[in-house]
Amino acid sequence: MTEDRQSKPAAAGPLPEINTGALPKVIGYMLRLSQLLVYQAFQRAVNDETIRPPQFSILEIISCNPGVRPSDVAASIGVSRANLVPLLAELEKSGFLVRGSDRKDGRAQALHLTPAGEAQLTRLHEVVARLEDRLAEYLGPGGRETLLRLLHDLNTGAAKA
Amino acid sequence: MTEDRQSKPAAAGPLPEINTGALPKVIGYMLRLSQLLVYQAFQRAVNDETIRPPQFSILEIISCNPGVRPSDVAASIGVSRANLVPLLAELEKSGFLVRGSDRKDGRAQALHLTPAGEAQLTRLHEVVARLEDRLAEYLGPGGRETLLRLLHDLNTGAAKA
DNA sequence: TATTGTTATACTCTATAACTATA
DNA sequence: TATAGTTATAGAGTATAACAATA
Repeated sequence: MTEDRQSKPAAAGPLPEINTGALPKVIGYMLRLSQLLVYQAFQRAVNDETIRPPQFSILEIISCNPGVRPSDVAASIGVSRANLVPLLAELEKSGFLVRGSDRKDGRAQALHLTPAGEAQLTRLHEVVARLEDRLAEYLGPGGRETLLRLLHDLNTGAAKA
Repeated sequence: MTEDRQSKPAAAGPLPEINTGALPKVIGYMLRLSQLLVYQAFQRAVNDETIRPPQFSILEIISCNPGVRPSDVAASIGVSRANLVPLLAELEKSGFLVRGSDRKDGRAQALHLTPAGEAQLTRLHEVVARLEDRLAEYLGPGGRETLLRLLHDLNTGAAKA
């Protein structure tokens, strides 16, 4: 048995000996490193392989918009309608949501969370709140609010372009 | 021919009619939307399918660290050694880099950019600079610097945890 | 004609284990 | 025994085209 526990999960982050040149000044590069680390932290905190960030987002959006259509959920989280299908199917199979039918539009579905889905979402809110508080410690006083505002401005600006 | 140019490329961004609940206050959610938009903007600006953000990062790191080893490149951009292999092979095939051998370590390779690689990198620097300037407009005065500092603090903090 | 949910497909990305050759 | 580069593979994510039902 050679084991060889190599090929680490891409822990990311410039090594001290390596000169990353202009990359630390490139917004896209820094966004990628940050997202990688935050996603990994989310997975460790949630401790459930089947609940990844998109699943959390989907549950939140359905909870806040009872009867919402899959199309609008997809647009809200930046996933195509086609790729949302297996995600919804998995959440339905887990018993977290049900698909009703839209009275006004025979083509559309009306999504609702089950009590189990709401309970899962409540748990996720607690886990995420603790994680975000820990991240906020790294950002200094007011850092979290500033970061969220800047990302919001970036999103609304870039979306129009 | 039905065409049906649907399934938009996941343009992302909460629709005005949809309530995204607590998501706009979740750092990971906002990071994902931002990264999605910035990556798409990068692709449009570069206008070359074969040059994606990781390719740009790899060229930059080799240029700033002549003779660097693939292992260190992989760690710097948050990609596993195994997954770096096809990326390097593609860049080598495009004539942008060469793989020499490390004098001090027979196992390692020493990566160097070719003149064509340096030229491509110079072009990419110009494209990225224009893109970043446009993004900076959305962020307000000092916004870019603040965003980069916050992302840096987030990365260094989360990397230790 | 256009849209909603869906299927199918392809390609990228990511993760993991294991091999070889060097150390 | 440990590391560097590689191979292979499986899974997730993403992009695109097309279809049936409905509007």
